[in-house]
Amino acid sequence: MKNLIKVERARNDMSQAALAEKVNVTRQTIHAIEKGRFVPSTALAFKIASIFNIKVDELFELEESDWKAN
Amino acid sequence: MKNLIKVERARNDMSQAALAEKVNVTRQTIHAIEKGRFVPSTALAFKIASIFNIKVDELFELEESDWKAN
DNA sequence: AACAAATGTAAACTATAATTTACATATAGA
DNA sequence: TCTATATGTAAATTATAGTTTACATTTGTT
Repeated sequence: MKNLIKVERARNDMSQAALAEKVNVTRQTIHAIEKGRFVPSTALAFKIASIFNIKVDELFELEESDWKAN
Repeated sequence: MKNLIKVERARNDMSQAALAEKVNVTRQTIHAIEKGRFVPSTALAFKIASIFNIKVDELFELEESDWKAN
């Protein structure tokens, strides 16, 4: 999955640490998600989207590869 | 988190097993999600929404309790 | 140069999503 | 009644999300 968290942070001039605090996760969690090390849980995805006042569908995007068998 | 998977299945006349097969998970996974035993991953949430041709934001809803510290 | 703030990285650990197998119950149709 | 289909449930296991601690690198500022 792709996400636009880094872009939205830039748009809102918000650091990884500031975003992390707002959604109650660690700074490393935000970093790992931005780097694509893993995809956040649905609850966390919704929380992050709400901080930026956008929809989850605007923040994340499914990719072809997500449909392939694991 | 709340979800409307059962409602959308009914609207589309689709069994748990049929939905499970479309998104490549087991029938028990769909069942557990509908029963609220756990919240699906973001990737799975997007796949399910796409099967019903709706947005993730229309299929899931954050609740107050999701913001409380775990 | 020196300092602070932001970001990058990694390893070990904990919590939870998802699988697998197996069985129980409910319901509709032949 | 017998059978097929859909749903409910549970225990044990595997995969991955998220934490914690600790340190390195980058970037802007004085």
